Amino acid sequence: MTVDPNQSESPRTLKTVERTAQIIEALETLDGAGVTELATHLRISKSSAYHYLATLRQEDLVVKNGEQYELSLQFLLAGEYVRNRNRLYRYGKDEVEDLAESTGEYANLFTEEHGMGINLYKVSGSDAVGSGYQTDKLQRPDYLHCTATGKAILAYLPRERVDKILDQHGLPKQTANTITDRDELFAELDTVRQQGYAHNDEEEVEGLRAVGAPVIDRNENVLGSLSVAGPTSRLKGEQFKDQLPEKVQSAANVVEVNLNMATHENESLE
Amino acid sequence: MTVDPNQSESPRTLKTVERTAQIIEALETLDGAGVTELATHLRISKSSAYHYLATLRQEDLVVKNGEQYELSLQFLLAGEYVRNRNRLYRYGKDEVEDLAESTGEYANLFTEEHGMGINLYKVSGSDAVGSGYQTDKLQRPDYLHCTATGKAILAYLPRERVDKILDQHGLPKQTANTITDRDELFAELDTVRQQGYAHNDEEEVEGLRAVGAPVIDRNENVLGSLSVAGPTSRLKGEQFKDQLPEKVQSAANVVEVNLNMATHENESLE
DNA sequence: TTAATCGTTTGGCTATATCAAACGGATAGA
DNA sequence: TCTATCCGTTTGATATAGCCAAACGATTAA
Repeated sequence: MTVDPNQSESPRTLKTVERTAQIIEALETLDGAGVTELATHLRISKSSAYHYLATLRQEDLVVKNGEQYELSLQFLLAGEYVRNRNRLYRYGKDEVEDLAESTGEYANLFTEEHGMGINLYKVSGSDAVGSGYQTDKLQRPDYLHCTATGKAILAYLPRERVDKILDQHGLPKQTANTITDRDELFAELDTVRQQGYAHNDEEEVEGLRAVGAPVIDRNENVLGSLSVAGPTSRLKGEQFKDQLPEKVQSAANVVEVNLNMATHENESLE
Repeated sequence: MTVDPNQSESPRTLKTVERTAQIIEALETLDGAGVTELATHLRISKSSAYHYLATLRQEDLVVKNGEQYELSLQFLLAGEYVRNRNRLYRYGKDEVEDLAESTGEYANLFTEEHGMGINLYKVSGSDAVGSGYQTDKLQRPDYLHCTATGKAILAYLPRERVDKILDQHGLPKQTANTITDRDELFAELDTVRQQGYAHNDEEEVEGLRAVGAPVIDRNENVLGSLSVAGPTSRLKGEQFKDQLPEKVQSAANVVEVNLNMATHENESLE
């Protein structure tokens, strides 16, 4: 019996690969799972789930811990690899560490993928709040519209890209200060461009302020941004308005220089 | 036309999943690749390679950078997740940082998977050599027979497991000091057990010494080990023989206590 | 002892991954 | 400017390989 001709979408995709990705994702959200649990979660047959897991195990992407199937440490290695390949990380790592030390607060290195912010590197300075804030949950990408680092990136993306991103992810309200209006956001991004840095005044998390500055390569592409975050009680007045922005911005400039000097020899078209 | 009945091996595996894993691995070793390059590398048709990449891209596991397909930052997130879920990391992280600070050298947290050592966490102390030793290549797992951390783990695994590991990976010679004889290694492991810690005297890399101590949970399972590594010129005499081992061992004991206290409530059978 | 629930294995049907070949765009050489 | 290669992409046809259901053996609970 032939099914109707319009097979799903025009670009032919491999169902088995899609399912593999779903299983990896499910093993994250479920924090490991047994065969039956996974099968009911994904609405596939028990035997299918079993065969997938068996194959992933053979490929060392999944390990069996008792009766639980879990993602293996292979993902840790792959993650390190991906991070180390990232140019912004390679040339920004040291500067982030310096920022954390000189400010005593959290210093971060962010980049953008699929319209969301991904933390490439995070260093907690000596005064940083909750030095041990650990999530055993998956670290979800952050929205760009409500963080200093995100606005620093958005400000230097082409207008049409920003529109697309906002269409896709919206501007969800995180706190009372979150910018939820598109025009207001674009006005803010103009300010960011004029200043060269972005503020986040409790727009993502109450009580948390941050300052972010973009890193731009010599082809005018934003690679990401540096930021420093700390409690509102400590980041205030001149410190928050002038001194910190200057520090962050100058760190971002150093990264830009390092990056452009290094890329000079190997003319990668990127 | 029916093929012969013994389809590959007894446990049925999904070829498409195997290929997906191969592609992920290939994108690592090739540092990103085009369609044709990947196809010839894996000896599959160009169109197949294309469909795999298109699907992996749709699933956000791969990104297209110009004409290059590369692993996405999704792997970084997954890696962080896997790391944070690891008990040894959660309860050992702080101790590794303390070790790095108090010794000034490199401090590491290792665990074992498939008979190889995987670095869970690495902190460079203030005196540590080549603070910026960065690999943009994939960090391969380490052999266990030629590292302090590896021998500390092997010493507390059941004899049969150790035999299996050695069968699988051998005892490849890395330097003049590498133990390449199985009996000699088992004698060394006896010593390690007696002492409670392991030495690495330039057995993996020339000029590099290290001391490692195991972390064992209250079910007698080795979860991994802590270690401190530094140049032979600095790690010598009493320091290398007594003081450093004591420091590392006591740090490992602290981790064990943290771990056992925390696991007390939720009776995970592991 | 029985019933329920798990992971695992297998047969058979159909969906689907596969390859070859062709297309269109870009680049380089003549 | 035209031609020849090299890409990445699309598509048709075919056989492979993934899918479910059902049954099995092992554990655990009732």
